Amino acid sequence: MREATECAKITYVLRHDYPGQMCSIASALEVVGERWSLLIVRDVMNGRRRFDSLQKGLGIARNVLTNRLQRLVEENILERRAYQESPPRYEYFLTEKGLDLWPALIALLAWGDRHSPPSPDGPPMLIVHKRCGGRVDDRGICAECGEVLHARDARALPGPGVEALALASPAKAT
Amino acid sequence: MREATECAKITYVLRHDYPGQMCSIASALEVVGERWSLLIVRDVMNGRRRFDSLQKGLGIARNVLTNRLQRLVEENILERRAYQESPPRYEYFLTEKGLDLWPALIALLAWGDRHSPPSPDGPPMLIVHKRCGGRVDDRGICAECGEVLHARDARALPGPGVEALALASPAKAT
DNA sequence: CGGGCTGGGTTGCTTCAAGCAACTCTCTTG
DNA sequence: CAAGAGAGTTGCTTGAAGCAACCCAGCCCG
Repeated sequence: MREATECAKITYVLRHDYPGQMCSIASALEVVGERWSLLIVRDVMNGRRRFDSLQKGLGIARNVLTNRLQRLVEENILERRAYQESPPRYEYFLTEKGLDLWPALIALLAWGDRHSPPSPDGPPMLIVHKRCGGRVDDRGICAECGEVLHARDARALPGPGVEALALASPAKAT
Repeated sequence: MREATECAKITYVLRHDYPGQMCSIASALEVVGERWSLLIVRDVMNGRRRFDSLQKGLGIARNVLTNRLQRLVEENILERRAYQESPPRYEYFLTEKGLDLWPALIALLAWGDRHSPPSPDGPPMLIVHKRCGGRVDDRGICAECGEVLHARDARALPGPGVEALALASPAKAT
């Protein structure tokens, strides 16, 4: 599927997306631009690996989640591994391709923080450099040490926004 | 709309999106995660400012384009300006908020280039630093001079991939 | 040893969004 | 005076998402 020589005809091979676009943004969105896909990737990046946990965390419909996970696995963004047999149970892990989405997620996160913050008390999620604890900016660069980071170098922490909300509605403790 | 104090209830104010997510990635995707939105922003960034031009360039349905443009204007990502009256004709420009999406677009572009290139001959679109002509990497940093760039510092050029395709199907000259 | 829980789905139905084609309205141009 | 550009609008059809219910295998608990 998706052979190099077929690239002029690729548009109708793709399922339901941006036909005729000769741009890698469009190609990227064909794969991860579907509703929920990037949020699933984000959650898996933050350590949610199992179907139920993803479903509950996202509030996504189960059939849609099934769908997205399959697609992300097909696209080699996630990998599905059994962590036990009988009954078979699975976890989803990010591949390198999936981890490479990190800069895009960080950029979106930073944009959301700046322009449509879900909480007025500050960002609900902080990304910090594991090694030095510095905050990560919109380019995925550590504000402390200046290093250009990758997915594995950083970690997400709950930020001030989320604490304020937890106080406002303490019912929803995880 | 979207008052600070209402933020715990914001989820059902939003039209059709990711309920209950306390994360700015979700907030960002509520606004620009809809089908076509980011591609419209990209096209406007590249100088396509008019309805027809966007419609033809993207191959999007006209009613959907109307819809998206309205939403993007409401969200203060685009600005609609008349460039003549009688008959009234409009152009769409990016606001600062819209321009700030640049790093996210660049990250997606780089990801697409690396992992699902629409052309085997190289990237179909090159982003270069206006001032020094250097290529821009996945973080929006100039590979030549090392500067951290913003939307206005860079320009898109057709890359090697697009030339190869133009040769393959020369019918579609713009 | 029966009942409920956990985990990972599938099925069926309904609603909402996207795609498509045709139409409108006002100039402008040939 | 007909055709075309520009910016949409309308109506109909398909396709995706949401929701609730169901399934099945093991395990856990009284």
